[in-house]
Amino acid sequence: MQFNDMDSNILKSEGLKNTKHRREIIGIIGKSKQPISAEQIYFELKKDNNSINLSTVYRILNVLTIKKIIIKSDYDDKFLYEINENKHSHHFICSECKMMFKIDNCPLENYEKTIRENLGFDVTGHKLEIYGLCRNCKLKNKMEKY
Amino acid sequence: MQFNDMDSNILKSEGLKNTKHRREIIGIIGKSKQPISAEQIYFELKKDNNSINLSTVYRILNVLTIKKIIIKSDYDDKFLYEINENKHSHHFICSECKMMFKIDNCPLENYEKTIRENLGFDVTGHKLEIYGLCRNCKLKNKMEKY
DNA sequence: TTATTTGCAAATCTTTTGCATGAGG
DNA sequence: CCTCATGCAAAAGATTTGCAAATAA
Repeated sequence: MQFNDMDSNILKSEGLKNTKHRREIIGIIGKSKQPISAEQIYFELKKDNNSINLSTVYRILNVLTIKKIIIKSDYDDKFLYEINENKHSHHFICSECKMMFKIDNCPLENYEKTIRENLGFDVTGHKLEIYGLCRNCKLKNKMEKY
Repeated sequence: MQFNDMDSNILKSEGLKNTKHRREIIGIIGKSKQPISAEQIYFELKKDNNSINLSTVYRILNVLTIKKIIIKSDYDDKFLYEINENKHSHHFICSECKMMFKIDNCPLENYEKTIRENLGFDVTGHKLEIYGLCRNCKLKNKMEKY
């Protein structure tokens, strides 16, 4: 609820019509601590007794991605969506619990310069994901031994 | 042809039966300069008059991936496969021609230590792709202006 | 011989599309 | 009003699966 005013502004500023579904979807993605799939969003809406069609969810996710309000990334054989905070960041993905943790400072700023100079490539962006075990799963694994 | 002997050994050493299709598929992926999709492999085989079923291609790609003979990575909404050279490397992907260039030295070795120390995560691996314009496309773009 | 691999057809899963209806500015 | 958004059903594209027949060891 608290998000709706903000969300309407985002929509208006991008020339998108301010509809209930769009506000709701931005709200759900915003509240999610993890990047979230189209289907999860769909079920989240149903749970709150909001009827919506799955294809509408996809269509809304597509415009929001085009307008750079959200970021679409592929994870395994699905796409996941998260709010675009216009802040360069990457994810650490735990192999055990599949949680994604945002990592803010990026280790690649200098490296891009190297590539540009050595290979003559223009670097416009990159995608970095780091895998391993998060602290919780590490602890859990340790406990299970005893 | 020249690959077949080597490929048989790879299969044998992993306890996989040495079949024509498996040898052919390893050969095709090995000869490809780019990571290649299941469908491309399928057509490559058909082109050489080798009849095979697409589902067989998928099944073979799956065992080879499990046995770590090849590496499966997701690119857009498809999966691509390449030989696992057990050498840590990343790709630079040109936004224009979609070519993938292998980059061998990895800028992240030290960074993983930082994450381990700061966040208490065990890092087991990472995935890095760098996007931009390759030299060729850069030149082509420049030429088109005149 | 026997466990593994393959072909085929059909299923599945995610995402997209066409078209008629409904709602926002 | 009139354009844009939505619901519904159906399509599309990539990948997987069940089962019977073929093949490697």
